[in-house]
Amino acid sequence: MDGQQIPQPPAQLLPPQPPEADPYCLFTPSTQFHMPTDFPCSPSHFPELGLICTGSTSGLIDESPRLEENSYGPVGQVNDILENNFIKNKRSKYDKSRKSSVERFAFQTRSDEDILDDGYRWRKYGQKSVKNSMFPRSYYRCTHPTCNVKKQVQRLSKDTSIVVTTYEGVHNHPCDKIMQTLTPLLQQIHLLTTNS
DNA sequence: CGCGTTTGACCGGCGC
DNA sequence: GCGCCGGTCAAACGCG
Repeated sequence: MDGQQIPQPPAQLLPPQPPEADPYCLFTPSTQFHMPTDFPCSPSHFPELGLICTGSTSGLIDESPRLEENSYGPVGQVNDILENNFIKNKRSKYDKSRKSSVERFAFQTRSDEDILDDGYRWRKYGQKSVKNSMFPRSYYRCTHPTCNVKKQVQRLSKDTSIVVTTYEGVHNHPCDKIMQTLTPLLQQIHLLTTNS
């Protein structure tokens, strides 16, 4: 690995710390780190980012058995928290989104930065102020030509230090940042193998 | 000039 | 049917 640097965390991100107990917060210590480790844009691929509170419910928003245990879909739960529907104890209006076959999951991070570097390149295509939220919701699309993964980013009103990121879809290409690191290495390997 | 952001307009779904 | 709301579009703009 001479001369090759693994991506380092942005200096402004806070060091890991335990999530606060919150009856309306999805991300209790017991649910931490339940996100799918194979999810291509999961922050578990970037532990060096120093994300905290990265625990998340996760999975397909369709009829997966795990979600049947809960009448609220994971992304719906996050949206309900964002819109205070959870506190009103009413059935989530996002339940119907479970019909969608698009894989989605959400997680929250404690950070001063709204945009966390997850290794992929994103283009912002919209920003909306949303009901019951002090902060606007931003909409991003992956810039890769054949990839239509989207993400939404919104800061929590009830804890302004927390940013909620919702991913929709699965990347069909390698992570840009990883490829930046790997490509020179692969070229070196190619040279070595062709010269020997 | 290419790429990304901003922002108002537009559209569709949903509740009343 | 109407209004509200979230999501997307696209033109204008900024920046390197």
